[in-house]
Amino acid sequence: MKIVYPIHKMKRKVTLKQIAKELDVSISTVSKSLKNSLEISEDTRQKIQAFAKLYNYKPNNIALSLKNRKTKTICIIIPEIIHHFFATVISGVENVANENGYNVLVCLSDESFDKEVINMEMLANGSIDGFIMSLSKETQQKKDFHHIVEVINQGMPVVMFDRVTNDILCDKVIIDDNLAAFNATQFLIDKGFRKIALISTVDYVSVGKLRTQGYIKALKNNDITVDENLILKIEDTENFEALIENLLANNELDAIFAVNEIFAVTAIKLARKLNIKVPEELSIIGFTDGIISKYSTPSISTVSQNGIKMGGKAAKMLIERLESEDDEDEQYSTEVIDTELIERESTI
Amino acid sequence: MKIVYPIHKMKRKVTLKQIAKELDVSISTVSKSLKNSLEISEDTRQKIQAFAKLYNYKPNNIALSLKNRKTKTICIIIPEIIHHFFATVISGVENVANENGYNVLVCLSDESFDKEVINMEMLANGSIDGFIMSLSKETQQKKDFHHIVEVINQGMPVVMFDRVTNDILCDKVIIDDNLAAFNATQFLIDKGFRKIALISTVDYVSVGKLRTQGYIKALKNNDITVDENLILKIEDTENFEALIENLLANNELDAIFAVNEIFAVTAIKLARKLNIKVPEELSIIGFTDGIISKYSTPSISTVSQNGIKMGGKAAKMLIERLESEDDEDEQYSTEVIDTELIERESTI
DNA sequence: ATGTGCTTCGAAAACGTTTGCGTGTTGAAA
DNA sequence: TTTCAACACGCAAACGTTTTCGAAGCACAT
Repeated sequence: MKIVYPIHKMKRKVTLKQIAKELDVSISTVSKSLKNSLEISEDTRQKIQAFAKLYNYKPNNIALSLKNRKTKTICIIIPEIIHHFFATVISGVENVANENGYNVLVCLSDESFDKEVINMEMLANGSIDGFIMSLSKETQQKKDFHHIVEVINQGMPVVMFDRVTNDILCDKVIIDDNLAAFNATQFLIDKGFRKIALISTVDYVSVGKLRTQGYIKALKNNDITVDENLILKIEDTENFEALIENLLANNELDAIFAVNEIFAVTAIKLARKLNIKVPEELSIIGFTDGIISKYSTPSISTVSQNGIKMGGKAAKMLIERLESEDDEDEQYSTEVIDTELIERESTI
Repeated sequence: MKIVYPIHKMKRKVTLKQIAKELDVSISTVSKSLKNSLEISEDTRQKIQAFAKLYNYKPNNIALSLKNRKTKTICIIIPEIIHHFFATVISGVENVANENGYNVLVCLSDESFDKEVINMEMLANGSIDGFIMSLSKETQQKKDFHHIVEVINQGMPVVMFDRVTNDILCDKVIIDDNLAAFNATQFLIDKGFRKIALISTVDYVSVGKLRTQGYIKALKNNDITVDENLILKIEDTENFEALIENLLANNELDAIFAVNEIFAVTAIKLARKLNIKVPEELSIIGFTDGIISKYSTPSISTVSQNGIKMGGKAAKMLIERLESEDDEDEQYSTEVIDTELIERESTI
């Protein structure tokens, strides 16, 4: 094992003060020189700049943050990072944040209300300039948003995405879950299917509820009676495989609309187990264009929810608000990101 | 749309100075009172604490960071966040970071050397206390690590994980890629297979190279001649499907060892296309226990690489180094995280 | 009257910047 | 020789903390 780089003796970061002392000038002279201020003579400027370059001077970000009262850091709070969708959102946020010179602090609420609160209170004290967040399940269930309100009232901008709430006034970026579900269901109906099941989440998850509404609306629009037996509302913690297997075994379904990838791919797997051919005998549509949908066999038709776009838009909105001089324009807006129905192999 | 929370008039964050002025005492008295210093009389202490609570005083983190010369923030730099493995690592880092009162800044290098350098230089100026990182492909290819060396020489600890290099002396946490690949290959050999293909990445990706070595070693150990035609080294950018299809069509393979999930699942998909039954006619083992392996049909046997554990360990090492008083113990260590062969449906 | 000790508080430095303003030194114009 | 820009630089405040040290006030013993 060869060591290419020997350990030099540590040279700690050099400060303005040290440069000033070394060159026997004042701190302000150094600072101004490095900013190419005309106040300072050509000579000293060059001398100081050369010295600073030699010692690889870089201004201390924390000191700058304190002085400017802005950190150039935004925080994104998400329920879980291992969900592909949230990972793509982070990716989108990172992109536009970096383009604008911002860094991104990532906090995971783990679907827990308390962690969400702690994170926000912790960071709202100068650490960051603003929040981008998607509500945890528990928060949506409790409907307790005081921590968010407090932060907003302190003058710190918040942008919510995906899992949002009407109870809070702020910028938001969402997809039209209701419409997307409606379209997906209508797509299945147009294929001639009438016995269409829904695999959804419990209602307190905002997007689950909205997607359920879209599904029902599409059925009603086409005079198909809504059969409660065909609607599964699944809690994350439970063993949902049995529920889905029951659904498949006890009903001669034409199609399934699942509100996420996991439910969709599980449905496919169980259909195979029950010798139901997908898509020949059963069509399946999922939600969220994740990695599973793409690589599953058959690959899964799905409602694509562009996380990168969503994150990018959220970051853009936040940064614009941060950098708008007159912060008194309390015109909050809600951006709707387009969804798209991607047809793959799981539908006829 | 009902608005539950009216917009109160903004009450900006209150500072020690404001409290001091309001109560007509000095700043230091306020500070000490809030820290329950015995220097201050019971009376004033209570009065000040009550006032501070009323106005919801919280110390400004940036000011504290400046004073203490530590930010309680660590940065993790990864090539891509949409890779499930890296997402799980972040998750692990977050866990132990939070437990220890640290926040996590996430930076994406996008496999680009330049972005890696920019990120590090940007943040090494006081913004954070230390780095956890996995090298970008480009960095591994160029073998240029000056940015990392510089940071380390400034006295900022760095912990590398997964994609590491021997050219840098620092704490590391890895899996034994060579051994894991050896074991996976041996597992296939033990099943009686002899015609075993390898789908790997190009050699400059450190883990790809190591896994290839493990594969070869296992073959040689069992007196199986290494057939270069059975070894695919794939660049990320190219269209690898054709390559894999060729491999399958032109060789009567017994088994495949793929160094990641995507390659494994693609192999399965193409085998199905060519009417090769998995696992009856062809066994497949992947690497990285991601979401694809679990939900694919057939589900994929794989070498599990515990990202959460890896991230947790890396964070632990970093924080311990940060908080060890005597920072002169230059004893760097390399932790090896256990891997595990998870048998699923893609192997007989 | 002086010294000692305790309680209670404030001044100031420090962390590393930026920047408005003051000041001292030039040189040239009056 | 005086006067006054123009130039070059330093002082000090400010951002919000923490903490050391000194000081004021008072009670008590000498």
